[in-house]
Amino acid sequence: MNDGRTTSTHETRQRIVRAGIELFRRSGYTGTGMKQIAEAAEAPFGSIYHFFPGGKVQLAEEVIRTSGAVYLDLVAALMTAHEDCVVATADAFTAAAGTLVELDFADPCPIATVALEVASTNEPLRQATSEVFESWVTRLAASYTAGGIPAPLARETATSVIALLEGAFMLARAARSTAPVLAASKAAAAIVRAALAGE
Amino acid sequence: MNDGRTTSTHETRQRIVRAGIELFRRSGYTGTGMKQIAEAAEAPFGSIYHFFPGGKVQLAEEVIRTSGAVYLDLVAALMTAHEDCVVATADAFTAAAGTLVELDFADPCPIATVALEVASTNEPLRQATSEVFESWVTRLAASYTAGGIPAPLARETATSVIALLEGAFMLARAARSTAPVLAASKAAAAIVRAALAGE
DNA sequence: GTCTATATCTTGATAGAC
DNA sequence: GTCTATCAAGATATAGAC
Repeated sequence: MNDGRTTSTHETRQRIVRAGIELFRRSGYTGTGMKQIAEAAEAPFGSIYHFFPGGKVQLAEEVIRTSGAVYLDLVAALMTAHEDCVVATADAFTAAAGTLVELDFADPCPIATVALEVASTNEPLRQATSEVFESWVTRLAASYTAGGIPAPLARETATSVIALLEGAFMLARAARSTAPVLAASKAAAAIVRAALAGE
Repeated sequence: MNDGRTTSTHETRQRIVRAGIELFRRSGYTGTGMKQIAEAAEAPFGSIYHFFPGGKVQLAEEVIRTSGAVYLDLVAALMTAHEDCVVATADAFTAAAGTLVELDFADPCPIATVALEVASTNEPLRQATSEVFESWVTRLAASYTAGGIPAPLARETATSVIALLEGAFMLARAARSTAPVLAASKAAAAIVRAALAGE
């Protein structure tokens, strides 16, 4: 892959995190084993504990924050695609429907399953998921403020839109159908439009 | 507890299902053990396999369908509380915020965590969760139709409202705050209002 | 740092006494 | 039908050779 000098440690670590992202999203936190992650990462089992001495919790926390940051960029990119934030919001949902099919209804949100699993059972991970959601809401709210929605209302609107997206993913995955996400697209537009009209 | 004649099998079985409902909602499917369920139900371990020869999957399926039916009645009750379905919808969300606090942010939706866990990993359970969501949407859509929203749009609206509720629960549990559900209350009203206005 | 072998615990499930 | 003991397989985590 490269000249052989710079390989090593860094790349192995990265493969482990990437494998964690994929497996946690598909099978959740308790449903994914450390051996399974090592195998998917093509890394020796011991390497996981070399890079993550804190074990499964430490690995999961990094997975949550890493994939959260990736999604943050995605939110930013989608919202700057159109001037009109009603259109941008609706388009983001229809694009998500496409992603859902591409992934064969594996979770398009990398932290949703884990977030529900740990909410009442693992305090440090609960906090990590909370901060990730918070970062998404803050970023989306900034787009809505720029689009003309007053600040406090923009935050409420962003919260509702993120919630709607997560819930639509849940129904869509259960039904193996994009219909809920497409219905949510229109609903999201209605939410933002109402906020623009001053509630 | 009673005269000693009518105790036995039926009640033990019921305690097992009830314990399953509570534990699956809190810790999810893979995060809950059969021994844990037996202990919580104050039932001997072997009784679980006596009543549920299909093991964990069979028990989980019954838990999903049972709690789904309970929630179906709840949806029906909430929507008949007010004539105006915009108000009824918004009130249902604010009531949910109260439930969330009462449960100390344990999942108010008994099947959400399980639904995400099994969506890509367990086909019979995925189908069970799908049918439960479907029943909720159908019931809620009927209320919206009665409230004056034309049938096909009523179904889309109901789907979006249920999705919004599930997503709001997710954010609220992660943040340990009712704010997302309260924000969603206003958003849900906006969705229904838009549908009433003919989209 | 890489990798293997293993310790320890818990899981879902079963057998069989009562 | 109730209950206990136990199985085999899985989990997380560690020890130690290389």
